[in-house]
Amino acid sequence: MNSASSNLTNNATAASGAVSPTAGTPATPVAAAISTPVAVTASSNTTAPAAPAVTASPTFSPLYQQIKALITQSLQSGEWKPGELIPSEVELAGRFKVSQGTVRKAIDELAAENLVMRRQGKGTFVSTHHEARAHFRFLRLVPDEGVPHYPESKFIEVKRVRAPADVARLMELKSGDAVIFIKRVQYFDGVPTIVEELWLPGLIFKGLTAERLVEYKGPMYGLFETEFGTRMIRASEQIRAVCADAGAAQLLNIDLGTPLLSSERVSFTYGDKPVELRRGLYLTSRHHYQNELS
Amino acid sequence: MNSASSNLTNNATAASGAVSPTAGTPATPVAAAISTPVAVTASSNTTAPAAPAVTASPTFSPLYQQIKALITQSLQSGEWKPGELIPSEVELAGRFKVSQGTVRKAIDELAAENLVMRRQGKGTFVSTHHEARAHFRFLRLVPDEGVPHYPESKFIEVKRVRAPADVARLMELKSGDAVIFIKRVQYFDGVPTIVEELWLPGLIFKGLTAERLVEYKGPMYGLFETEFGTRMIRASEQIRAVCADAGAAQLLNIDLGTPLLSSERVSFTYGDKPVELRRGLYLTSRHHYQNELS
DNA sequence: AAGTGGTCTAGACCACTTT
DNA sequence: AAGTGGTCTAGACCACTTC
Repeated sequence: MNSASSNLTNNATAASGAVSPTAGTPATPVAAAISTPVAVTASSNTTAPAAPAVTASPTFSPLYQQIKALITQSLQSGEWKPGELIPSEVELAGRFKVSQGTVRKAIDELAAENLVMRRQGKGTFVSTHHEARAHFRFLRLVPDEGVPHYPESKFIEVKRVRAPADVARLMELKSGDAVIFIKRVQYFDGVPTIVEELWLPGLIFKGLTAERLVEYKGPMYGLFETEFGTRMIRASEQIRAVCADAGAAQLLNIDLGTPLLSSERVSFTYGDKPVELRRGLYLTSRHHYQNELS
Repeated sequence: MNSASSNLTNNATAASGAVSPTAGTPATPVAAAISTPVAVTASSNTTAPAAPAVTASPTFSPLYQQIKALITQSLQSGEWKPGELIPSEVELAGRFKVSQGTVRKAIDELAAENLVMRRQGKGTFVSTHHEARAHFRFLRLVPDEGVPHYPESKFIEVKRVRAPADVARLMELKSGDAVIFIKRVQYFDGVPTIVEELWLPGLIFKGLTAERLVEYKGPMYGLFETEFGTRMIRASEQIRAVCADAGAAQLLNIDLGTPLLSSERVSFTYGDKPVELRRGLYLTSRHHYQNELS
């Protein structure tokens, strides 16, 4: 072993002889001065080379991926909170005993995944849902005319229930686990446009009441982030066309049978852990779902 | 001026003194040995700093962006065709008189935009729609159960018409310009699921006939790419829920009024030039539109 | 063994923001 | 002036593919 707790695996002694001009001592990188010395798992490298690899390195993981994982852990643990400045590249490089370029590559990927935001001259900030920019990240419904703006919410129902089988399966809970159920209608310019049902794990969102939801101004994900320490970082959505049933028709003030977009969305936090199931019905007579393909 | 035609603007003589260990002569980079000496416009940098910039550099564009633009031009001009290998990073670096790292960063962005594909040990290839991987890039409709596979096509109508006003506007043509109109139905496992109308600029797709469409096996974008030299690289889609009208109901063998997903998609080729308008109706009783949000 | 892309380093300078 | 991220370079070695 190296000095103290060497958590970073410098695969096959890579880049040890890379120091050419200066005669510095290329000490093997160590994960020093970090509070949580969690082992680098080297997982999720590409897809699934689970079988005993053919060549030398069975579980190769580039240094910058290990750094990325360490930074992600600090984000997850709340060492750096949403909206806050994280240490500079130079400081992180020193802390992890790697070059600034390696830290940069790690942060580049985190920025591409919207976990952090870089601002030249200022630093790198932890992303937050308390920003105009973030408000429409998961809501792709935009008005046919005019500029997008955030809808008003009216809560219909908030209660603790036991997870039905289908909900439990999608949220990776056990059937019957405690979940919080929320039903609301959202209005654009006073026009009811979205009716939405949410399920949240009861364990994480203990203490979430109708009152707190009504009090809170701004996007729900902001409340989740600030009050419950749970940040949604990714979502998977399935969309269908359906007809309005009696309930939706009444809430949206439309005729029975009006075509609606049906969205079933599972949101994930760090570690690909599902923490929200959201089923929405969108009225698309004056709005549309916007998607950019590339 | 420098040697011959110096097209690359090395802003503010950047990185001239960056050569530290070796005493090489840091000749200002030039776009040498490239067949089409098109001027680097430094456009599309970010959004639109059209106003006379406040600070020193009015139209700052990093070197790697200029390299990226040059490579894109070679892709657009057909110097390197879809599926082909492009020159290695080392060779491009020599050709453009920049370091390999700069070329790498340019290609990294092109790979992120799916214009090229990198394969370690082999090289960098021009992307093509003739690949299983590319077939579902613009078609997000996947079966509720089972693995995705490409649908069969049945063409209903193919004709040359004059562009209606709305079509012309979306395709940036003049109203009345010649366009090719295509109507088809697509079947998954024999079940009619998509009815789709396409408009293509008549000028580009001259000679596209029903016969060639029927003959051609594989995705239409493959045909466009190979036979008409037009590659779709990006698309913008608007989705709504609608009810099946008589025409759609008959073609999809469903009841009148069945809810359908309506998709209006504009596809773009190099230079953000719109080259296709596609209006589709998707039956979502056994399929759904899948979207990953981040 | 040679060639390709992928990783890593060290150092320089630029653009931007704040002090 | 100092600090941050952004660009650029040069060189080394690794992983992968092909010869």
